[in-house]
Amino acid sequence: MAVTLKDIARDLGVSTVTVSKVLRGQTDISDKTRERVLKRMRELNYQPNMLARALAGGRSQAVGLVVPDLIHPFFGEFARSLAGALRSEGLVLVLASSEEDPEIEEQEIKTLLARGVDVLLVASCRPATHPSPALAEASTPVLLVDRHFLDLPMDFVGTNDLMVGELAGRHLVGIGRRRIAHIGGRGISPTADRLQGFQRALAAAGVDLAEAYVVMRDGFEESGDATGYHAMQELLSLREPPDAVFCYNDLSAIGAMEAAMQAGLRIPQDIAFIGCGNLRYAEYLRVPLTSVDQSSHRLGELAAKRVLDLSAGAGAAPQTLRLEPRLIVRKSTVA
Amino acid sequence: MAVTLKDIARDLGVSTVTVSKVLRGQTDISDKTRERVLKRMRELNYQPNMLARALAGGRSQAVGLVVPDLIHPFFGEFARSLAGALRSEGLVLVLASSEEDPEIEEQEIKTLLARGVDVLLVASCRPATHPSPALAEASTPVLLVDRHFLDLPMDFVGTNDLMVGELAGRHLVGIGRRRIAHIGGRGISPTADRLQGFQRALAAAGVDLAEAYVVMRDGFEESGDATGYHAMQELLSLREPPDAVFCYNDLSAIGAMEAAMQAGLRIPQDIAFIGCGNLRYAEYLRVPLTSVDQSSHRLGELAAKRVLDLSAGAGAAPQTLRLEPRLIVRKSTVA
DNA sequence: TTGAAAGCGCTAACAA
DNA sequence: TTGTTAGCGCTTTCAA
Repeated sequence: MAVTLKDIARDLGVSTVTVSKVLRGQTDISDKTRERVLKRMRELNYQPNMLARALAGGRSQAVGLVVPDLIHPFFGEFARSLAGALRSEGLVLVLASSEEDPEIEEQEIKTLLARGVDVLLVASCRPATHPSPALAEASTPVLLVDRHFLDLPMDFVGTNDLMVGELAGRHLVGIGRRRIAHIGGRGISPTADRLQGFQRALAAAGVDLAEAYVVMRDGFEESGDATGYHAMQELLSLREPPDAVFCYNDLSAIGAMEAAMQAGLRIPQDIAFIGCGNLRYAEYLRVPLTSVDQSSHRLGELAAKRVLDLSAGAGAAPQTLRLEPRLIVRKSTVA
Repeated sequence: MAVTLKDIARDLGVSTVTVSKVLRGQTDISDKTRERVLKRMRELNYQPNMLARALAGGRSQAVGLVVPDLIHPFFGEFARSLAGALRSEGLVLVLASSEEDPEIEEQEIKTLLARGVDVLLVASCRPATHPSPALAEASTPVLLVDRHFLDLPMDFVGTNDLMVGELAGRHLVGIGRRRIAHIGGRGISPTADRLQGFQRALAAAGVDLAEAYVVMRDGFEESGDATGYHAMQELLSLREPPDAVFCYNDLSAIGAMEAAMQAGLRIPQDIAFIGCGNLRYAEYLRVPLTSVDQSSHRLGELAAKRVLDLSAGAGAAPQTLRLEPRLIVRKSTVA
């Protein structure tokens, strides 16, 4: 059996309360007693049982995060950054993945709540119009990440997706393209926001985003390369194929570029590509990919700050925090 | 406040024990009582408090996993597969990352133990010669992943790293290379095993692995591309540069290839490269990369099986499980 | 500055 | 088949 508070108290002839107070750094303990307790703790290599502490104290010092896909570099980097920031505040991050499955997501949310996390962060894979029921009812503070729900005011930290679209649109117009297409998604909020920003940028430049040039698909995370590949084939079969494509993310851009190259097109001379996410490998690709960077690292730090507030009950009104994306230009748009 | 067992018991005029038994599916309860309890649970949307359950029952139904780097695709895929297999057994996976820092690793291990995981899996970033103290002392069952410690018999699940090296060596010899080099690591067990297997394969073919052709470095996960890049520059500065290189992992192979291409060499005509890990993006690289695949997915399933045994106390003697790697040939070795 | 009492929500062991 | 008692290891509250 592990060493408990009681063991220490008994050894020293003090009460468990005294030991507990030392453990938590309370100040109403004499230096002499404190030293004796600390010494014994060291001797026995005492490790407090966090389950018991959480149950008795009502706070677990744990924060939960549910992401749609652990492999996805964006969430991996976000989680890393968040975990680091929380660790320095004495909080642990408990990670879970929904595998892009709303049922699993619901289950993971319930699990984390049942395990008493103080704050729950969720990047939901559900459509923006159909929030998770468990989340909506939760009494634990919730912070949405990357994707928000329509008509449901909740705390949110994410990228300014309108600007993602605008940066992409402006860049493609700026390099002289006019037959501009978009391979995008549906359901989650960033897809609509990015498209809207994209359209806005094109409109401002007097460029039309033809309906046939907008291809909507699903499955951009797990098998985004295949998704992009097939969507691109569709665009290539048009009478007048596009000379530039903004893809929802980098993975789909990779697939789309493959399709274009197979069709004998030169990138960027014949057709330019821009993605989003700024994958670690973007510069090592056959054609290095221009991408919109979401600064997932800073996003993690931002989320950590908000978590601290929420965990301290300083929630107040739901707050929306958005970070500005950055354009990273590579050879897929500029030779 | 959340609904508790007690609320249900009071509402129904039964004892909490009865409700608890229904909750856990015990059979010594009348169908009538069971139905009443279940009905009320549904009505109140009761969610058991897992903290309390774990504290009282001595089992948390949670399994911990500490990896050196979440971004690393190998660990991401392993975690995904493991989590899926555990979920179907009613266990949750709690993830933590050490960021390749032994101090953080030690802290995360202690945290997970303190939170009462039933089994702890660790892919340690410590040298094979210096096991984590917290791990060595743990009373919780531990399963090492991917990296093991010398002279410390513990349960282990990983790749057959000797064979990783052998596959790489045989392939390079097989395509006619003779000036063969290795960019490898030190410290963790797979580095030594892969090198040993590599040497064995070369020796079997009568090819010598010259000392100057073995470059040892650190930092293969986080910034492996830079590591590989610089190591390759060193190899290129030799009087007689190699005509083939086996890199410890894919990321370092990417960096090494960059250095070779910058030096004006053609891949694979002038110099061939082989990595390990079979990155998702390996085929989309400037030169698609030949790699040894570790089948992280099956490794996760294998680990899950062993976790179930350990968690049931069916540990018996420490067991070592190794999965056979597979060679995936691409253009970096065969045009 | 210390500690007694009560309890967090649940389960184990046994008794009725 | 059901319930009683006694905790799990810790914190909270309040009295001494």
